[in-house]
Amino acid sequence: MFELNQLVCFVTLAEELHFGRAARRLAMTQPPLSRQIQLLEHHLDTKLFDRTSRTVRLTSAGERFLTEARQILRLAEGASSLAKKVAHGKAGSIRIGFTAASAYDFVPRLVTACLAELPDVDLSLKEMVSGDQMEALGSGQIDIGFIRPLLVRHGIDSIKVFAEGMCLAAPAGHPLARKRAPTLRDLHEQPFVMYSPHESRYFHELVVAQLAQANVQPRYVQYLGQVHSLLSLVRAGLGLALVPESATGLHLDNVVMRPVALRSKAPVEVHAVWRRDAASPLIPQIVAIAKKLAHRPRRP
Amino acid sequence: MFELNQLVCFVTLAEELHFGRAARRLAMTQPPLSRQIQLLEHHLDTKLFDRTSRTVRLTSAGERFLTEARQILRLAEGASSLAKKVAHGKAGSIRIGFTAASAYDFVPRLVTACLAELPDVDLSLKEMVSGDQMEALGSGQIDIGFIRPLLVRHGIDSIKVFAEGMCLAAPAGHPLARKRAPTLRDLHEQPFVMYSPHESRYFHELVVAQLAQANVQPRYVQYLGQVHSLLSLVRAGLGLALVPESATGLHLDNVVMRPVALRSKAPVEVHAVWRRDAASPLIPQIVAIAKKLAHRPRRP
DNA sequence: ATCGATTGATACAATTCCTGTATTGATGGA
DNA sequence: TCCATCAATACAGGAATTGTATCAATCGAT
Repeated sequence: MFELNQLVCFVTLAEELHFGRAARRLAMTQPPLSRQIQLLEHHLDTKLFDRTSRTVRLTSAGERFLTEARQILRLAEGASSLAKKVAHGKAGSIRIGFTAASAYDFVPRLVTACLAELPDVDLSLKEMVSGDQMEALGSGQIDIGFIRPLLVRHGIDSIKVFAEGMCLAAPAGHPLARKRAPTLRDLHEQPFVMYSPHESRYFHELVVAQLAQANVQPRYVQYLGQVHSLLSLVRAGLGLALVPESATGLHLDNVVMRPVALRSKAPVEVHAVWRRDAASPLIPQIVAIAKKLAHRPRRP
Repeated sequence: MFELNQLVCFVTLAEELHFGRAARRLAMTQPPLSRQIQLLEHHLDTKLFDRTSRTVRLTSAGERFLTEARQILRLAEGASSLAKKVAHGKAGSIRIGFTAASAYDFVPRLVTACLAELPDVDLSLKEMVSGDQMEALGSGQIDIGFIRPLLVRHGIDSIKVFAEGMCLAAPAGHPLARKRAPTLRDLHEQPFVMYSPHESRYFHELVVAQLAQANVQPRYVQYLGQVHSLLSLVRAGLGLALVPESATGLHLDNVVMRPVALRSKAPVEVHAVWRRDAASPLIPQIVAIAKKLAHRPRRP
């Protein structure tokens, strides 16, 4: 097989059609250039130049080989810089898992930020519940997950990347829908749509804890797993609900959402999780982008 | 710049993920392979493998670089064999000039044969009169010409590639149109459409010579430069004409063409012409194909 | 826990290959 | 006919590559 260096010599000579000048451009002397061209021709078993002691001219084989040689060199340079980019986390591909609840606001912003900061990176997104994300991390189906901070396993690193408060969701006609700053107390003995302790354990435990600390006891009318399911029932007038602030992005007709003061400012957290032994330099990059989002205002 | 040999080492190691086995496949020992990989990584300024003293694994940069490396090597091999093909006249491009008269039968067969025998060759065809073809050869506008054997210049090689007889062309109602085997004598004192001595000197001189040898004197009613122009006048009943056999491919209504015995069997010749100093190995190939056509039956 | 086998990295000498200087041979122009 | 120019060749010095021998680290079996 010939060598790339010989292709560089060949292309330069094809451009100059003069051994002396080509050699000067290549920062070498003329005899080694002659020799490299001879070697290349020998490797190919094909004359690339017709040369007299007076002129140098491409043969038809040389002419055709020139376009190929240029393409190979272009590709080689591209491959070189691509590898560097990947190594420094500026390119490559990454598979991201996320929970349904984080899809309302956090994930769209994450994708937007990634497209801006890592334009050469291919993102593939997959909605999964937190438990499945842990499984998928272990089996290598996803590279990074965004989950509720529940299950921690050994070999998995995690960090809080986002936190938000909650809103009280009420049907449009409800008296609380007119109140500027509702509190948890307003929920006392009111009909209340609640998170399922199985399907949505994180929110269930979170809301239970908040209500207990406020010493508030609503009337639970239904248990559901998904935020948008709760809101549907609220809209139907079955009761009130507590949903994460980002759910305001859903814009359901006849449902009003008002921020509600809680014991802690932003108890609803999203954590990034990834395998400690994962090699991809993209993971810290994505995590860093995600953390920055927590400090920025959300879209209006 | 890294070298192709290093890419070969890299791809092999990426496939084996084992320095010893990869080295054996590369017909070398393990230490130089280690060194080549290190050199490649150093050139790229990027780790391509994660290696413990027990295992070898591609990094994400290495994974991405692998696909690029494979493509480069594929391209390099392709370029190598392509150059050889071009050198041996199995690929490339060639521009061919031809005369209007040879277009009736010879050129279509030539193109067909070229497509069959040199499928990788791009043909471009250009109709030109013989004199212009000589000019175009000199200026490099065409690589090979098919002309009537007239003007010979120094530095131009030529060879007869095709020869044919002539037909007597008569309007459908003419008495000669019913005759199986007309002769030149039948033309004596008949109205006759003739080739222009300027625009079609070759046919003019050829026909003049044939008629003179047969001691036949027709009545010249018109002089024209092109075969199809002559046939139009024949169809209009203005007179008879002598046309090359291949003109039977024109199939004009109300014109009958019958082979006519001449002094020589096939006096209408087509010669291939090309520059003696032209480099393209395709020229002898095309000439050889053209010569073979002379010995084959024409299409029915 | 210990020993042996296996694996990749390193050290070093021998060789190969490449480079540069000097020269030759050929060609075109004065 | 002579001179200038250009590519090829000869040859010596040096850089790079190769292979042998060896080391350090790790895994598995006892």
